[in-house]
Amino acid sequence: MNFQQLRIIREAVRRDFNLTEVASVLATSQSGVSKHIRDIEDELGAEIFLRRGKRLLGLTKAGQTIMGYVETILTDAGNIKRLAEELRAADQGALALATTHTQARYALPSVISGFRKAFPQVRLALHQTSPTEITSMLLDGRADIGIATEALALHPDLVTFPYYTWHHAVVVAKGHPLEGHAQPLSLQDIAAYPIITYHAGFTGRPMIDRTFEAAGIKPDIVMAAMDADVIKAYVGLGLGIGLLAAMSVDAARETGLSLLRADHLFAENTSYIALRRGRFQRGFACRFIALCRPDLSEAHIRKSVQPPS
Amino acid sequence: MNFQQLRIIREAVRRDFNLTEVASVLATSQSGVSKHIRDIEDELGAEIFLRRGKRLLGLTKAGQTIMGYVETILTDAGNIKRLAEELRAADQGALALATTHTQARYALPSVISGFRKAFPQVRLALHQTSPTEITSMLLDGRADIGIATEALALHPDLVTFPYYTWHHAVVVAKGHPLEGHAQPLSLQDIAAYPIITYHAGFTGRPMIDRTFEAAGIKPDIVMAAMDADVIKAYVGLGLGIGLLAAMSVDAARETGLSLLRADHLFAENTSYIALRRGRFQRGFACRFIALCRPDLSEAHIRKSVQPPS
DNA sequence: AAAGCTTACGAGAGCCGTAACCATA
DNA sequence: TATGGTTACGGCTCTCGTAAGCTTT
Repeated sequence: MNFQQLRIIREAVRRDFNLTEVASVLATSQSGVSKHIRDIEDELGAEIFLRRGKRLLGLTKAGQTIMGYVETILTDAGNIKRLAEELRAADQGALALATTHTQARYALPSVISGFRKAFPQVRLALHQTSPTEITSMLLDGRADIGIATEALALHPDLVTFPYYTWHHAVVVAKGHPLEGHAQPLSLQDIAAYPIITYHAGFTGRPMIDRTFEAAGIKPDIVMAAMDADVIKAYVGLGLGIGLLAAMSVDAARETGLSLLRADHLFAENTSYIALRRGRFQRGFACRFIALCRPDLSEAHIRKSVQPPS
Repeated sequence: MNFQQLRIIREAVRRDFNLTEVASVLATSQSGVSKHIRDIEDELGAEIFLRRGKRLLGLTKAGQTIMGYVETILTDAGNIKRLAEELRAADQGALALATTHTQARYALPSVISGFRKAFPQVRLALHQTSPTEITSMLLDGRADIGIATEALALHPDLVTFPYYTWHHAVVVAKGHPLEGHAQPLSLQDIAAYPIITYHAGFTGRPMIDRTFEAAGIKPDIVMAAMDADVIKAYVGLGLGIGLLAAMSVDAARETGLSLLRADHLFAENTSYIALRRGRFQRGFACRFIALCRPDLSEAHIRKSVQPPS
């Protein structure tokens, strides 16, 4: 058994059992990949992969159990390398963030500029995607830190820290009837108009749906976008009223739009910072988190991430 | 980085940094060991070992941190091998027990004979040692299952299951004054005579000491043995009265000795079954435990041992 | 002087990649 | 027929072990 064999097994699962693809990702030959798989299966005396003829289709029962161990072995091997780098050059390296539009656009800019000033030598990559993809990037190591409102807190292999809380708000075009309407608004007031809000699974959308449903109201959602900028643009065009995260509307800068409070209608949302459990985090990664949550120390973060024992 | 390098690092720590010894344990050449260490230190760009001149003396700070990861990697590699063996031949393999005299002599015989009948093909090794050595054998993989009263429940890397509870009892030579004394005995009654009991750290001795101390009594312990047989022999010779685990005296079989109850004087003791956290246990190991504790299923044992994630 | 680590070097095993071949969709 | 996997084989690297040399106690 060697590390290359384990890398191949892991990658085979990730690449949906296409060994040609595995070979190219691991920068080696496809025949070598084949041979390594045969070798380790021989050594263990058990089949890891299900096959139909020559094609690999999935994992055997044995393979599934083995995979858990393979993952931790490779994670720990990575931890050793990262730890060594940390000792060699604490202020150099790469940090991959995975986050949603809302965070990237409204919450993180100040944090990121502070971080760049503190660690100019760290190559910072910001990946903007969906919450589920953020989860997947954290799990397979493509991202170090994930930041989002949805999905992250649920997975047992992710460790999460609350980042900040926020509320939804209503945005209408200047001159819209709701602007003059008695405040605070009710759910009925809002549901009287076509609504533009987030896509399913983004930025508190699940909570919006639950709120309307609990009130027995069926809102007319005419458009679902992945980010606030798109929502605002169409609100400006008069397509409907916007329902979005309050922090994404800067009253001073928006022209032609009015912000109406809705704190009392929709429950508070919490955005989370997430890390992969069992993964050693570089010092600057901890510092990044501390820029978001100044009360979290490097030691505390490392300890939260560590499995027991 | 490869597995041999990691094995060498781990073994270097265990063998007190004597590379010659490491080489012989790992059945390789000493020069190879040296080179592997240099190689991995070069690869990581950090020293793992403290040196004075050419001699290795200990781990650097970096080395200490790395060691944790090295241990889990090698444990998981072992888990994969054990799991594969399980699939290949569920009823064959080796099971190493580490236990104290008390357990080996009085609690386990029936369990072990039952196990041998159920798994005649499993090579069963029974190591009789001290509780601290049992802990160490579990931690470094020389033993699969540990059984003892002391020490095991404390270590965070061990998972323990209560096995059974028992009390201490007093044993005196036939015709000894205590035999005719009013029962039940008091601590003072006992402390009036020279006492023979277990060595420090064995079979409830810590609890005995605490009990006397709490009562403000200083017992006259004239002899401390590691097992009940020795204690009984010297009680028979009239050296003093014995204070030992009740189950180690079979009234029917002992000649020349009387057993006097002491349940009311000393707190109940619990003997534990211990496993290494994170180590995959063979099916027959789980069955062995089930012979001790029929309510523990294979699935339950495996789950208890598994770190989260 | 003995024990312990490093360096040098030759033999061999294991890994990799090309190419031809076979199987599946 | 295109995609994907296996087998065969030569080259090469990496690992191992012997032996000699150097350090430390």
